[in-house]
Amino acid sequence: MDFNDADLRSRYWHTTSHIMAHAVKRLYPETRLGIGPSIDQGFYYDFDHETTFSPDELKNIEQEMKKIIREKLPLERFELPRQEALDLMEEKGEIYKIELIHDLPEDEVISFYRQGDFVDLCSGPHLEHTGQVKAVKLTQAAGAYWRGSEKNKMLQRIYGISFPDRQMLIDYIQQQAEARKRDHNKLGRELGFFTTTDYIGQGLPIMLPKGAKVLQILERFVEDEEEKRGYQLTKTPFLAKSDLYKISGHWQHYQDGMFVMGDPEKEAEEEVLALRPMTCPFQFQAYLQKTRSYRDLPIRYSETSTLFRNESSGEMHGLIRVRQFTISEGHIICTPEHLDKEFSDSLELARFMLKTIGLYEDVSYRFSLWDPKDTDKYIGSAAQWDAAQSAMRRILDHMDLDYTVADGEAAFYGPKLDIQIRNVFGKEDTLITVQIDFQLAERFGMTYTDKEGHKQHPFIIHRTSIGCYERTLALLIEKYAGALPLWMAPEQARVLPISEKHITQAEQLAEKLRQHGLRVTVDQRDEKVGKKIREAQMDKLQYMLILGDQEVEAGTVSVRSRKEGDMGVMPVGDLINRLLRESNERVN
RNA sequence: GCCGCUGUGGCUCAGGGGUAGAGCAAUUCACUCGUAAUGAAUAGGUCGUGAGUUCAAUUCUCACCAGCGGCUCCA
Repeated sequence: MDFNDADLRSRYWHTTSHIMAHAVKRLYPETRLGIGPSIDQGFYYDFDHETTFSPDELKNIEQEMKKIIREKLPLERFELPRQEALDLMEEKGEIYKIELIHDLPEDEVISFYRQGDFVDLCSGPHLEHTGQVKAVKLTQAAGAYWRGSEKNKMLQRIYGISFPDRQMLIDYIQQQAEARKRDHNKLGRELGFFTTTDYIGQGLPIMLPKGAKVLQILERFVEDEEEKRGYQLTKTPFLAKSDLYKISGHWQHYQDGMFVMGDPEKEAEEEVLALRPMTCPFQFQAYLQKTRSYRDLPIRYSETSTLFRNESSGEMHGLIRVRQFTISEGHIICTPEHLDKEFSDSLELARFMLKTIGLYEDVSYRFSLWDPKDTDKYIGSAAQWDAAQSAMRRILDHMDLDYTVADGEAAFYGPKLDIQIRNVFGKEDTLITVQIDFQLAERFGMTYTDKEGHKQHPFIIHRTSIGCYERTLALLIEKYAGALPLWMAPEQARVLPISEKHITQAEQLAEKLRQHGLRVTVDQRDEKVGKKIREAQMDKLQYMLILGDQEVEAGTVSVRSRKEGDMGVMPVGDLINRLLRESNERVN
């Protein structure tokens, strides 16, 4: 059995989910079945069950699954005409399956799989018999809405995973434990990058000096790079009157996600302000401050922009989902002729950033379209959406980019190309996004005069280059397990004097390195050098500089690198050159 | 917002209806030390917050707050 084969793996896990459902039905016959697919890593099944399954109950289910596996029950496929299929599910009381059958197209073949006395509506495919599943573990129970809609009932979901042999399961569990050690939310707090407090609140992290330093390094790098690429920096206000958001459509389509100050009911008498959830309308105001010619375009605005979004309580997570964050935001205002180049340049800039920080290999691309069935969520007409989407599709295909298409994931004003990344738990999030907008220029009355002297509405590209800094930092911490590459490390080297009598020289050495712009500290504590090394290692320091009698006398320094260990002594000048080269070349 | 788990000194954790312990960290002292933890002493907590039950609550119940895993939503 080749478990590297994705199809086989998914069949394997899908069959395991049937075994789990079978076990649940044996133990809790009243339970009704939802759906139970295989996923990236394992499988789940949703059950309509009175209470959440406790860890003990999961153990029992696991035991029952082992019995079913030992019974080596064959999985038999059979098909039924629609009415008979409905009758069968009716007889078993499977109301959710009935709903699924009703939603199948008229001409769809309706198939079932049977193992022993358990029958499930399913298109398959499956393994031949339950005995082929060897090592099983149910990993967690969680609530999940029926058909993914919060308007529906919440079912009880059980996640699990299975493998063809015991050792693979042990390895998997081990691997998960290792991954968890990289979790930015744990490591980032331990290493002193950020913290949160009850008094400030959820989703509002405090960036401690170390975290703040990394963000500053990234921000300066991005601002400088964007300036080289023709962007102009703006600094726009963090809040605005509701009037602004009414024009942009945020008031109608995004208000739930905004912090509003004042009472919208009394708007006639009182001022109502809101913190900005996006930068676009602000930079549009900058564009509007004078009349524009086609000769002025493209105009590329960028801003290291702090945004505020009122996320609901259960959605916050470490630095990945927060209520206040800072993004490398920018808007390119251009003519139709510029669109292709500006869009592909924006994407190229984002990919350059990913390469520089070392995440280039870890991302996937998602082309996010609107949902024409849910037009209330969006502004603009179907014709405008078709135009923007087909323009983006044309550019993407021209760039030979490997992407997936996601319906209903667009912004309310236009389609997006999202650069997706997975965190240490395998959960996918958007890191970077580049969007095409054919709508907001018109709403804001943004125009330029074309060659013929006619007023035209420009096209707008909404884009971020490195994404939101907090989220990017979170993924960097996970990628490098806290040991950030030298160029972005908050503390690049630490001088470790052997004893108290070397402290003065240690300070002099550190000062000399600082003169070259290196971020260096001295461990002045009255501790043995072994302990100082151990703690520097745990603090993820890239370089430890040990200074004792020998080095002081010879004018050298003993260098220990995190990666290579003891590197022996070297002249201070050599050390400086080495550190500067590694830092300036942004070696990852 | 929804389903569930968790909350004990700065950190990791033990305990448990009769007002609390360990290791690390911190402070002080001694040692002046050569590549992943020197030793000793001292100090530090109204057990997340607020109600309720009880003679008595950190322990039981409820609510709230915060952290975690999912769902929904999203950069």
